[in-house]
Amino acid sequence: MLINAPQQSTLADIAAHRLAQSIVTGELAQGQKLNETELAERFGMGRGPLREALRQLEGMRLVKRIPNAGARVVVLDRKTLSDLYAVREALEGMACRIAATQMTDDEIAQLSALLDRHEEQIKKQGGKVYAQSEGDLDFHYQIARGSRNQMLMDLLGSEQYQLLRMCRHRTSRNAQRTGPALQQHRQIVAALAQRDGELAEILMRRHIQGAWHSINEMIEKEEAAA
Amino acid sequence: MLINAPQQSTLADIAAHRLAQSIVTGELAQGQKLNETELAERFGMGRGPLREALRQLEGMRLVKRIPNAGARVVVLDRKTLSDLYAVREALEGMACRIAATQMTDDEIAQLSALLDRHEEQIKKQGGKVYAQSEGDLDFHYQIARGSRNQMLMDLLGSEQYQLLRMCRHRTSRNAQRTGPALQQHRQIVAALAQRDGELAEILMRRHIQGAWHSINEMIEKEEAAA
DNA sequence: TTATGCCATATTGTCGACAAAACGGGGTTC
DNA sequence: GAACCCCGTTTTGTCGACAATATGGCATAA
Repeated sequence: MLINAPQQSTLADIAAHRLAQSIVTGELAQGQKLNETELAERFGMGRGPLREALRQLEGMRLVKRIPNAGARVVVLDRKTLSDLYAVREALEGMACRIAATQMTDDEIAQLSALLDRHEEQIKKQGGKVYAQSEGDLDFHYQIARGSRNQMLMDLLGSEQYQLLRMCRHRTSRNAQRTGPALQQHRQIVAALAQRDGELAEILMRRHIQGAWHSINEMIEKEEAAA
Repeated sequence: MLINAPQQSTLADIAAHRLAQSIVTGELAQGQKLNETELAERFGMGRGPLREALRQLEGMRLVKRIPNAGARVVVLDRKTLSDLYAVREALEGMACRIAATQMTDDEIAQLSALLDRHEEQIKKQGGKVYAQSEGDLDFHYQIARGSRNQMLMDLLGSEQYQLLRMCRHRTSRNAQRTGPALQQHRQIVAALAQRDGELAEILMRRHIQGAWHSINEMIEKEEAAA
């Protein structure tokens, strides 16, 4: 289950992918009970593969399972998100520092080109924040790849990535942080191009901290409204 | 699947626990094929629960599954371990820094007491490195708990912890690093007691780097011998 | 001798049915 | 009126059997 897992092999893998998609897009609400029989029927498969898929999603931290009581979609409360962003700051900062010495010139150039396309997209359709989010995640994932650390790529790519997408989807309606984010991305790429790992790490950590502050304010507003 | 999961609920959970135990102790060799039918029979259960257990272990990175071709115990080669220790350095360093501000005086005192017991154990039975390993892991886990970051605790406690135990078990025969390790642990606790997060982080990172160097040398010897 | 295709076997993937446990409603008792 | 218990229903946990796929050996041909 990397960025996209379109190729189909076993029913359990297909179910896991479809469920993950439904969860991150909010089609399945946070905390919602996941009925095995119903889901199996909806996906046109038996309960066996579906149960395996649930075990898989549990490992991805997208669902929480309680023995003899079923599985529920995870709920991203403020504390959970705070923890997530703190861990991301450490991991992505590390990825950035290493990537500065490990990425090839070509890869850095591609990263820069990605930001160009990204900027283009923002100009064309100002409001489409969602596209920005996906592009942003691509950006972060490419840097993780640049670290050449498989474990880091797995952690950031599969588990945290999904939770992050989930969080993004929830907050994408109101967020308008594309401008400063792009600017920060450009700074990071510049630091990478200069092979300045220390600076790249600092910039990435700031970038993530900024994102967290933005999210946190939004949550506060939500809570105040409710 | 935290430090210990003795309580039994579903057969799948029991199987996952027993399999994890067998894998980290080396009873199941690295890279070994895991036959569903055979394991199910050995555990006295059907293949359904066992397959769920395998999915769970896959999420824990203890086994690698290939569709239609079965599951194998993960192999910890030098690159994988290098990646693991690099990630641990970042995560545990972070845990240490936060724990310095979050742990209560009482918790720090308990940590110190743990080291006392640990020292006692070393004096009594010098050769017993294994006990040290488990105690050492307890030490690291307690600090992770001190960070009050659930995600960090999960990452360090469930996944990385198992891989680490596995690595320890493999290298425990020759390693004799208990002395310096205990000394470093004491320094870390001292930094925590002084509420000096920066120092605590630096010490923890050094401690883990030292452990990695030790492991790496051992692997080199192994490779040279083979 | 080496490579290749085929077939028997073993192993994984999937389904349906049964057992066990949790859930919910209605009635009873204090 | 609230707490408790009992029982029918729903949902999860488990098993056995069947289908699909991979594995390994053997014969055949270059």
